[in-house]
Amino acid sequence: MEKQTVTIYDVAREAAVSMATVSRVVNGNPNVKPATRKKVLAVIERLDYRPNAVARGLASKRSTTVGVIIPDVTNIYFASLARGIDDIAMMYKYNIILTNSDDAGEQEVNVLNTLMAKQVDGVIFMGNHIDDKLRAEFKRAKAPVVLAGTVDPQGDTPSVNIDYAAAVEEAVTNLIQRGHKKIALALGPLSQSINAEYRLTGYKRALNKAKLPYDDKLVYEAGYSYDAGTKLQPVIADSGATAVFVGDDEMAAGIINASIESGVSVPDDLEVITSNDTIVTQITRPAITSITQPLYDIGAVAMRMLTKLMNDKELDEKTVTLPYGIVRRASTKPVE
Amino acid sequence: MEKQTVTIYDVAREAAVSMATVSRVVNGNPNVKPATRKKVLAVIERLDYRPNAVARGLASKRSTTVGVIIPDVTNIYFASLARGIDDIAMMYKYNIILTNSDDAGEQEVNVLNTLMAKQVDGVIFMGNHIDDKLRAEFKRAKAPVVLAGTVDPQGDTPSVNIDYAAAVEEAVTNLIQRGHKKIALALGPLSQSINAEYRLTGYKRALNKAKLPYDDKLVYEAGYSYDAGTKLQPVIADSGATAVFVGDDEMAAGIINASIESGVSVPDDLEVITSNDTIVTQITRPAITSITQPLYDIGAVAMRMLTKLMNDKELDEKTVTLPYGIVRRASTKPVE
DNA sequence: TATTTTCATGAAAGCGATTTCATGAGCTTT
DNA sequence: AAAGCTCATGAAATCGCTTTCATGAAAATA
Repeated sequence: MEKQTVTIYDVAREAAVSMATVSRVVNGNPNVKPATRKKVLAVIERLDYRPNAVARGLASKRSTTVGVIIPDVTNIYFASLARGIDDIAMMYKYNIILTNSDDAGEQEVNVLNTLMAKQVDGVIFMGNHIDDKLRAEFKRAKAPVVLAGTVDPQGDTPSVNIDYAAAVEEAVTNLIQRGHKKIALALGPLSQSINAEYRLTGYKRALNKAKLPYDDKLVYEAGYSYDAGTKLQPVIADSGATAVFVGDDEMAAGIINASIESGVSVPDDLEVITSNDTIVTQITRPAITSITQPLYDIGAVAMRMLTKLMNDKELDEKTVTLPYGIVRRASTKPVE
Repeated sequence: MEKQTVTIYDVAREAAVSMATVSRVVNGNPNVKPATRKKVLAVIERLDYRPNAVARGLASKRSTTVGVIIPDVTNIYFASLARGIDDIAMMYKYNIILTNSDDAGEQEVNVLNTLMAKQVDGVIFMGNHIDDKLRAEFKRAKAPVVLAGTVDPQGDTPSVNIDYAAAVEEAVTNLIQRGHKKIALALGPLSQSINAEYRLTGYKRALNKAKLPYDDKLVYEAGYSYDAGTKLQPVIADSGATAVFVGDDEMAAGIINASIESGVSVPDDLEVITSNDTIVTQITRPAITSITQPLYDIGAVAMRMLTKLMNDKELDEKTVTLPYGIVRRASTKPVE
C-alpha cells in the first residue's frame, strides 16, 4: 500500500532518453535541444515526477538546506530575525532546519553537529553568547556560519548586528541629559557578552562622558522575561535610581507595570528605555521608549551573506553593522 | 582546501571490518560482538567519523526530519505551538524544517510539496484555514500529516485542538451572565473556518441559549494585529456594544488601549475577553481575561501523534481535544 | 571538400550509507 | 559424534540522483 514513487529512471524510459538528459532538463541545463526538453517535460508532467531532494543532495553534495540555531522561537526578538532569514532563504530556494538551543552551550554544540550531519549548506546562528567550544565548532564545520543579532567579541565569524554599545550609550546619554544622576541598568546574565561587553560598555561610556560615577550596585542581572521584570522592580525602586535602561522588552514591561502598581510613576518617578522595539513596547501604558533595530533585516542580511559564502563568493564586509535608532514613547519625558 | 570527510568506508578499513559491521555499530544493532563493537567505536572516535545523514536517508528512506508549516513564526500563538513541536521532535531525534506560509493557500501547497521532495517523514501543519486543494495535497502526500491548533471541519486529517466553539460559548455566556445584551465579536477573516465555523458558532450558541437576538452587525472581521484592534475600536464603540469577545490577543490589546485613550473605560464601559492567553494578556492594563489553551502541549501532542504515525502505529484517537479554561483578569468584572 | 568546433546525448561511475542474504564458526542437543 | 541452531560477519545490491567523459552529428571554418 506504500505509495509508488516515480524516479528519474522512469521518466528517462518513458521519454526514451537517458537519465542524464532528464537530469539536465530538471536542472535547467541549457545543453538540451528544445524538442527534447519539451518531450521530457511532457513525461514529467504526465507521470507527476518529483525529484528526490535527498538523492540529489547525496549526488551533488548540496542539500539546499541551511540550519538555523535560535535560543527560543517564542522570543519575539529572535523570531523576527528568523522571519527575515526564512524569507530570503525561500527566495534563494533554501529550506531552513530550525532548532531551539535555549542559549545552552552544550545544546548549541549538539545541534550544530546534527545540522552538519544533515549536510546543511550553511548555518545561521543566533544566541546571546559564544564560548570557546562553540567557536571551535564553527571553525571545524565545513559549512559556512553567519551570526545574526549575535556578537562574538573574539571570533572572526561573519555577523550582522547593530552597534549595541553605541545604541546603549546614546540611550543612556539621553537620560543623563534630562538630569538623571542615578541610572539603573537591567540586563540579562552578565555571563553573556552581549550584556557584559556591549551594553555595559555603552552604559559606562555614557556615564564617563558625563563625568558621572559608575556604581555597579545599579547594574542588575535578571532573566529575559516579564516576571523577571516585575520581580526586579522593587529592587530598582529601592536603589534610588530615577531612570533605567533595560536589555529586554518583556522585562521592561514587567518593570513598568510593577512600578505603576506600587505607586511609582513612569516617567515621572522612573524613566524607562528598552532595547528591542518589539510590539510589547507599544502595548504597555505608558508605551516604552526604545532603541529600534531593523530586526527583519538583520536576519535577511545574514541570510544574504550566507548565500554568498555558500557559493564561494567573497564577502564585501565580514561584519555588517546596521543602523539603529531611538524612538521616544511615553516612558521617557520629552527632551527639554 | 575542501575539508576531508571521513566515510563509513574509511572506518571499515581502519577497523578491519566490513561497512556492514560499522553500520551496525553506529545504529546500535545488537548483533555485534562486544569486542568488535569496541574496536569500531575506537576507530570512529579516532577518525572523528560522523555519519552522513543524507546518505543514510537515501538508503533507509527515512530522513528523521519532519516538516512544519506555520503561518508566521513571529506570531506568538503559533510560535508557542512550534516550541512544543520542536521539543518533542528533538526528544525523538527528529529535526524540523520550518517554513512560513503566511496563511496563503498557494504558498501552503508549494511548501508542502518542497517538504515532500525533501523526503520528510511527516508534516505538522498549522494554519487558519484548509481549502480543498490543500486537503487534496494532504491525501496525496506519502508522509503522514497532523494538524496542530488548526481545524478542518471536513477532512479527516489527525489533529490536536481545543474545543473552540465551546470555549467561545463559555466566554460569551460569562459575559451574558453579567447582564450584557449587546456583545460584539471581533474576529479574523470569516473566510477562515476557525472563525466562521467555530468561534462564530460558539457565539451564536451562547446567544441562543440566553434567548438573545443574533445581530450580524456586531460581528467584525479584522486582521490579527494590534493595529487592527486600534482601528476597530471606534467602530465597536459606535455599535453600542458593552462587551466584546476577541479572536486574537494582540487585536484585543489594540482594542483595550484605543478604548482607554478615547475615554471608554475597560471593563466599566466595555468588557473584553480574548482567545489565546499569550503574554500580551498580562502586559496590558487592564490585563485581559482570556480563554486559556495549553499551547505548548497542543504542539507537543501533535508531534507525539506524528511519531506514532511515522512508525505505522495506530492512533488512539484521531482528533485530540485538549482542555481549555478561562482566566479572569481585570478586563472583565467579577462574577456577581 | 576536408578539418575543426560545437552541441546534444548517453553510459557509467560515483555520492555514503542500509540491508538482504550467504557463510562459517561455535554451541546445543540428541 | 552427527545434526541442527544461533550468532557474528562480509559481499554486494540498492537508494535516486549528478556529473564526467566519450561519442557521433551538425555547424563552422579553412
